[in-house]
Amino acid sequence: MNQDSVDNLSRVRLLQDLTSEAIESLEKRSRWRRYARDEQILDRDSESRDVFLVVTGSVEVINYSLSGREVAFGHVVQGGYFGELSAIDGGRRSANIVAVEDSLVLVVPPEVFTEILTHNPPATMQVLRRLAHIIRTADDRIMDLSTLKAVQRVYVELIRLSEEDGKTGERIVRPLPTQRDIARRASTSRETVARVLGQLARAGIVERKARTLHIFDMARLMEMTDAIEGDEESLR
Amino acid sequence: MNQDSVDNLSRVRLLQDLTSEAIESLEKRSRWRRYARDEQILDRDSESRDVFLVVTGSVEVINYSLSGREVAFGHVVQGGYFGELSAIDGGRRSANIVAVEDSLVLVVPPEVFTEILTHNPPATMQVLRRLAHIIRTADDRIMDLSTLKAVQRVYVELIRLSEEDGKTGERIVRPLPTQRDIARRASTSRETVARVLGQLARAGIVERKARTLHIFDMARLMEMTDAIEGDEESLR
DNA sequence: CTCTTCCTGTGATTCCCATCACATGAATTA
DNA sequence: TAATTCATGTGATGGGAATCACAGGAAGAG
Repeated sequence: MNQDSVDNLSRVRLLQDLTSEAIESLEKRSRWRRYARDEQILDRDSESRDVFLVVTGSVEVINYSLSGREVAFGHVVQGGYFGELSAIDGGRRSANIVAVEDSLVLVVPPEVFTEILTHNPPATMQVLRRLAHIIRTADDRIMDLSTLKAVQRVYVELIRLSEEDGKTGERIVRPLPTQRDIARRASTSRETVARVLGQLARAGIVERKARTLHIFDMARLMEMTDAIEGDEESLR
Repeated sequence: MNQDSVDNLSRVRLLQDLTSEAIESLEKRSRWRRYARDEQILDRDSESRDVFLVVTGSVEVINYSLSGREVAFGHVVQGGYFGELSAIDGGRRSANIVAVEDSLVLVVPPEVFTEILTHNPPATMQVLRRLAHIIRTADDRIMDLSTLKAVQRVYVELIRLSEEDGKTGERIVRPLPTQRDIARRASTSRETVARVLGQLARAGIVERKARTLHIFDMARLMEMTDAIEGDEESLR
């Protein structure tokens, strides 16, 4: 056991409120695993119930339909964790997990996870808040899927991905994911994403430079997510 | 304080593991409210953080888009509760709640709820399991919305609503909700639900008698949710 | 540096299904 | 029992976007 791993583990949100002794004990009863980029970490419907703490790297939560369509559910980055659902309710895995980059994770057996929950109220509140957040996000997405058109869902996704640039104060998306990635978050086709991006660029609302997308007219973009557009050409 | 209310409250899942003293103390610090059928109990985005225990009656969780489209998220019946998200994360209400029938609820202040959580591990596990279940359901729905056609989502909804008849062992939906209700659970139009129902009846897969729908060929119905149908007429 | 492989832009086509529009029919209320 | 109000069946139509199909670029791999 080395001090480094304890340090790294204490940065995992779940363990934030644990003493270093508790973390050490936890580590002893868990096992470390490395996953290479694109490696499948968990399969949907499989039986394990471990909780995975992402110490370095990041993973993607994704599901496939019978017809092969991909639906992305989210990312878990350094300091996060996944797999808690099965540990909590004993059910099967609800999604596939794939490493987005080389990742180091601590695989915590369900009993150890449950023990943390029962002995550590702050950690439990942490988990409750996380689940609450997941539910809110999922509900928003259900609303989007039920009430917005594909084009608007792409707008929403771009807005969601965007952030303030530290220096210029500009609104940007960096790095801009591939169209395929955006499509599977917005539940639409890659082609539609391409067309939307092109259209927004032609309308002067965004501009793409290398791997970053600059959003010039954020207000306009936000309007367009809820208003039914009049004619297409009004965008020019 | 009367024994009756304690009895009724102990039937609420959240309080199952509490002593009757704890329940009495909880009740003292909460307030009773009655809501009439169709009365709005909570508004989306409002600020309260109370948790509502449904002692009698039932409520519906529902949201509206700007364009007026309704999206149903679920029901909470006798013995259930709602409003926990805001109590947990301090955020605003994520949905509207409407009484489906005359209902009696106990309105529990957030501090009291939090206290239960910190002092009562079994109750906390109960909440965790509930949230986990909500997430799984929501994820399934996102998959359905992303990968199925409207018609198939209606099939899925019918399957979900169906249950084994105690006597005949037949698969039935009783009472069959209105087409409008089915439509807002399946995120489609009322007309589409009507057409699907008609089509299934003509194909001999279901039959509608008064307020109950009999599903004769459940296997067939389940197949149809994932297979892309060949030609329409093959149904006859 | 060259060769796959993956990403991106755009047209053409098809088809799903939301929407509009009524005609009944059932159910609630006056 | 009449009179609304709500639920149900079905046709017609239009528009949105999935799908198919390439062509040219970018970017990893060898």
